[in-house]
Amino acid sequence: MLDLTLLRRDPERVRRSATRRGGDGAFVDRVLELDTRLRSALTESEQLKAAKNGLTAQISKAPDRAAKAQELRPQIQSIDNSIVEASAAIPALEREIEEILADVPNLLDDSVPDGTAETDNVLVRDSGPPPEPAFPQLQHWELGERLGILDFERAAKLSGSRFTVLRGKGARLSRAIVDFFLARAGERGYLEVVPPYLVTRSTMWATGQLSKFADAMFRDEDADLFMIPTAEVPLTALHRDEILDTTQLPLQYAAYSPCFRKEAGAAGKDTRGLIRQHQFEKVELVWLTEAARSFEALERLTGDAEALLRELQLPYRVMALCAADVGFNAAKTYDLEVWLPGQAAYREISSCSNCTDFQARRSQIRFRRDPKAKPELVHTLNGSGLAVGRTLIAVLENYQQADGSVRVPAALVPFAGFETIDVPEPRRRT
RNA sequence: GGAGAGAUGGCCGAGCGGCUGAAGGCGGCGGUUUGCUAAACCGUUAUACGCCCUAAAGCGUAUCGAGGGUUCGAAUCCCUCUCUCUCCGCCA
Repeated sequence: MLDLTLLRRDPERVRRSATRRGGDGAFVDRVLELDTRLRSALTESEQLKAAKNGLTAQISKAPDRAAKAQELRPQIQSIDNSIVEASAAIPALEREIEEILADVPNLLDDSVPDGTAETDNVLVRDSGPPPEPAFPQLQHWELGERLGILDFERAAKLSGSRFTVLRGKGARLSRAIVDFFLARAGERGYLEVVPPYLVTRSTMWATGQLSKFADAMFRDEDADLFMIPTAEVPLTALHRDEILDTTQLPLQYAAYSPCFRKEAGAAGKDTRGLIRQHQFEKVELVWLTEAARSFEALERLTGDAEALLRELQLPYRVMALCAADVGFNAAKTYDLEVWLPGQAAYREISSCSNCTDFQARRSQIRFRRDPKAKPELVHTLNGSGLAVGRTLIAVLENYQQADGSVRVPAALVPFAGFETIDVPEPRRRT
């Protein structure tokens, strides 16, 4: 949620950010108008309440309270009526301002490049040109099915489209990837957390998932619980309604979790393979920092995710998302894209964002610079480190051998306990 | 699922319906004392919003889990909800 005070003081800045995102800045004037009306109603109502409190205090102090109460009752009643009148519009004004503001995306950072589509994202750096393949490269689903480690048909039988069953070394490699990610996160100062995978409506609201993205989430109606679309939600909301001590910052959390998404807007996209699933796994990294350090933290966070790709020796590039592509919560985002030889394309494998104070304001996560200082909102950051399924894909495609087998990257061998995934015997004879 | 208990400031813990934003303690901060530390002593220590406004100070309103009610007046009385804890049952 945007800061209403900022909108009041610098409406042009807010409008500029909204239009850069490809949206409409008209809400700014509407909010300003509502806010003016709200504040005048508030002032009037509060002045009347002050007058009433004055009379009530007279009763308290009077020697004969009953008599004084009797005497002042008519006056108080008349003020009561005025209060009701003066306050009548307040709840509706507050609600409307809140409703408008709740759907306004975060203020873009000035460093975010202009652009109207994904194709305007800017290359920041890469790991060099991807190697020239020495033999025809298979897509991960071809490899996975041939190796007997990815089973899409049975997954469809169980759950419909966009699910996958991992088998044997596929399942074990997936688990090894998770272990590898968590081990590295721990080494880089992240505290590992196992959060709830179902959260309340208010938690979803606090991290900006609601109300805009309600359609994207699975939920249980009876309990009014939502299945997390990312561990960003519980990790970021962990310190909701808290005032942290400055010595606690920055906080760095890492969590492995399954993620659930309806992918309603992605009909027809990535229907094959496990690129886009209703259920996928991810190790998520979250930072809580003070405002002045958050962009420095974004570089660190991105670097942490990037280091995983380097250690896995997967070709990748870092993209700065353009204004149109930066998500609702974020002020700035880097995407990490991994090279997939089977598709001959770079695909997103991590998204690292600085959400500045946008989520912290909704979540009321604050800190005190020193014991006497006023509480300030923290900045929240999140990034995948990394998406597990897509890492599995990248390993399969980049480490495929001419005979259809797959080597396990050296970094993963200690976690996996094996060095190759071989094509099963019966098929090798054909 | 059944039965009971509870929810007060950073924490613990009081609180006959009337200057109670809230005793007391702990912790924190400032100070005195001290060779240093500790102890002791003194003082101080919530948040949001609005008004004023360069700012500070000041003033006002609201807040004792949430929402509603009774009353001139509610942390205190009534209702609803949420959450936590204990016991029983069931169970990965």
